[in-house]
Amino acid sequence: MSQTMPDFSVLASTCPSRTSLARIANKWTAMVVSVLGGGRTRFGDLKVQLDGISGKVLTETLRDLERDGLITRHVHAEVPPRVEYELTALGRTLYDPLFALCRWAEEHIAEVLTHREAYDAR
Amino acid sequence: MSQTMPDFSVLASTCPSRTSLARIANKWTAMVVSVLGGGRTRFGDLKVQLDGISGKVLTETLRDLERDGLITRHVHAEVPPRVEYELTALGRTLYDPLFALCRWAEEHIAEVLTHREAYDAR
DNA sequence: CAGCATCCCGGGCGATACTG
DNA sequence: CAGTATCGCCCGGGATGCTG
Repeated sequence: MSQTMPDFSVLASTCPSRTSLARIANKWTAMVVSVLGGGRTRFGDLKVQLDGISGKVLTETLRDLERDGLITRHVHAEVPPRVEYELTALGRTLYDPLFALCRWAEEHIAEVLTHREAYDAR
Repeated sequence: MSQTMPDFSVLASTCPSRTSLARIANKWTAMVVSVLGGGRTRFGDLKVQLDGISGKVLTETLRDLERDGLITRHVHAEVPPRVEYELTALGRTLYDPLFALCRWAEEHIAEVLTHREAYDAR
């Protein structure tokens, strides 16, 4: 067993790390993690902040993140029910890279749109 | 930690930066950009390194990246044809965040798999 | 060798209705 | 309020074959 160096490569189709990259590279994960980076958040608030996501898809996304150990689920024994989600230590290691991605999208969208128009105009 | 936010927010469904995030968050973009970060690369080499990608999908991915101004396409007037792809200045700004993501996947896959097994065993 | 044309399938994703 | 349960569309993306 390798002790220090990770001999995984996402480029290898047989490498399980690809499943991990696939999780990250879906439509909502980056945004969900970015919001949760702001602290423990309840389901309804997530749904509002993630403008446009359906309840079902949000649930699925959260389940997958929970399964991978990236977030924890806190259920309060109340009526009406209250459920909060929070990044785990592992999840927090993903926050910076993913938030950086969201920032990139926000900061470079103007330039990207300009290129798109030029390309489509040919 | 800085609280300043850009005018755009990927969280707003009306914000075009979401299309930009969507481009990043697809199955192959992160890996393509990671490879191109190593320098100008030809189509065939990309296909080999991106183990498992089909020619069609690689072409589509590269077209989209070119359209957004992230890569340039260099066609050599030779027989057999040789086409090389290279990150633009804009594309290079995306390299670090995306490469970080690939590294994250490689470095944390073991922990993720452990959590998955525990979750599925319940 | 690069990449387009076709065909095709699975599932990601969404809308709606319902429940504890 | 926070989910489940259904249903169905759309399209990502894979396989194959052909061209310049």
